[in-house]
Amino acid sequence: MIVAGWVARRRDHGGLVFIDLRDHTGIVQLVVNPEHAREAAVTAHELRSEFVVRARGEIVRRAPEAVNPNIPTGEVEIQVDELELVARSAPLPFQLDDEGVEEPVRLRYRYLDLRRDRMQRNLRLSATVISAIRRSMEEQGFIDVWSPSMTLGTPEGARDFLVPVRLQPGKFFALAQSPQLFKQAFMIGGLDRYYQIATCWRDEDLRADRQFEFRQLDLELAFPTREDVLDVLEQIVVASFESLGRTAPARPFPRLAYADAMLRYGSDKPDVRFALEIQEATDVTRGSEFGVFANAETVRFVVAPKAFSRGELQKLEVLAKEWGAKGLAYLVVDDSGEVRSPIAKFLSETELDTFRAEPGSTVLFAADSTAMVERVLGAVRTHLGNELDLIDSDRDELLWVVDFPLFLKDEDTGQWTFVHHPFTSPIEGHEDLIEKSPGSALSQHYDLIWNGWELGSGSIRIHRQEIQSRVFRAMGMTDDEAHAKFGWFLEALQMGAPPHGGFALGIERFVALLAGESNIREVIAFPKTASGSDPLTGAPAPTTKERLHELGIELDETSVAQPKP
RNA sequence: GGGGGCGUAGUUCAGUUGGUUAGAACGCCGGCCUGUCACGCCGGAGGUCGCGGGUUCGAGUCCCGUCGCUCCCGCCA
Repeated sequence: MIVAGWVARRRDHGGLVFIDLRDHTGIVQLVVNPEHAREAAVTAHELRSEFVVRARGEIVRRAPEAVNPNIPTGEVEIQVDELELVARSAPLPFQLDDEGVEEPVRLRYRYLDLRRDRMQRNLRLSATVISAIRRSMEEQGFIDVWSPSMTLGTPEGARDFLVPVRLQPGKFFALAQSPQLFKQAFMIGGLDRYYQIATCWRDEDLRADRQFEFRQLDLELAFPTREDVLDVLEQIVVASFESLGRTAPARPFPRLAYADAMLRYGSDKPDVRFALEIQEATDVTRGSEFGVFANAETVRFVVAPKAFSRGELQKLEVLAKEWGAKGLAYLVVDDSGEVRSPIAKFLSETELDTFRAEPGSTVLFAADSTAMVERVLGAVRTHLGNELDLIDSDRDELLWVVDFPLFLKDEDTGQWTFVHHPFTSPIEGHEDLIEKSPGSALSQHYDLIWNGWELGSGSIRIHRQEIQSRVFRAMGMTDDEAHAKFGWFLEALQMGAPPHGGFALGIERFVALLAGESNIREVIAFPKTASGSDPLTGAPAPTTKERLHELGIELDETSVAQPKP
């Protein structure tokens, strides 16, 4: 028997030496006995943590009193005949069995961090899931087609990463934010059912669920109904769960209209593992004696199952204000049923009846524009879900949010702007609303939500150039502007574009949720930090004036950082 | 761009109202040890308290600035 791996631990008894040998499959104990193998014993004394060794020996059953029930291989050990020191290791900057090491240290030495169970588990899980996704896609008749990463920049949407090119000085490619237009071109090109696991780049601030570069399962199919697309995705989700030996959520996943989601959960990506639903009160509070209610466009409330103290209410108000509320009115119904509230004296019997709650609860109100009320109560609801421990973390709630509006008004410019992207088709019969009433046109867009995380989104696309042009116009774009930005695509739509639709699923988010991680960096081998750098390599780094000159980029002296030697 | 949290040995942390020579655990180095498995015992090294400035007789501790990490808002079609 020959085994090789890393020295996880060495217990040197002067004579006998025990070595815990580790690889990704686990740990096995080597026993080196100087009376049995003199040379091996000399080598064994030299070993330190994380040295790489190879050992030849015999697997022997341990004496009953020497069995270690804490490890799967605890009933056996390897009696070493020969021991080879394959590679030494400098003392590590952190101990691999220390769970509390902070992320900057882990990322600076990511290759060491990768040796640990957590990263091994996550990266292997990721590979299993991606393999299952590919299998499912292929079983469903999709073919893997590659589209370019270096492409034409899109002025809308996220900031592009720009790539200068030596052969075209002064001009730039943009790294693809998504293969969106190419996959639509694939449909026009007759590829019928396309997919790829595409790397996408967006130069936006990073978050726990966002990196500069990420992968999405990108797919598109021709002649689909909405249900066809959702069915493809549900099969992928089920296949992924099953690849991990987990029970898949029941199909079909529930569908929730956007308007319902915003009303009941104050979010278009609701976590429905807990109820705490938001309730409408605007009809009752119209003409209220309480001016804040009377003057608000919308009044809604949520009933928390706890009689909050003054201090707790103050904290909630701070939260509500962070989200833009002017205040947070409340009615506390204490355990004896008595009502404490600075606003109760303004409220009518009808109002009080509407807000009546069980003893031991608090009614929290938001009164403002509808959008603000949704936003604030959505945030309060999520906060309470966590704070009051209302979330059953064993549950997995996947759902579709559908019937999104096509346009929302930009609060700053007053201009209609698309909710997701401008290639989303209105639902049938809503085409004429594009001009007549943009705000009430619904789209054939759908989001897949898992426990409050947006896994991805898709839509039935616009396949008629005339509709596409009307959407651009509704967004305030002239035909000339539309042609300058999307001319090639508008042209393509005029040459026999089949109806088509598709989806993009964020791989890292999906894998993180499957792995039980709340940060996608935990499922990415070499992620960037929140400030957008890589602590391992030191990237990004300045370049030289000469390199920039070659690319046709001239910066003035002071703006060029000097590269570190 | 804005708000919150954090920054003290290699690592994880403690450090009182500002007061002696800044501590612990693990790790590391040396020694002893033949049934350990978080081995044990003895000894040792290791610190620009993120950085810069200020207040003070005296700053890890107070003030100002700055940098890094992190969570969130904006942003992410």
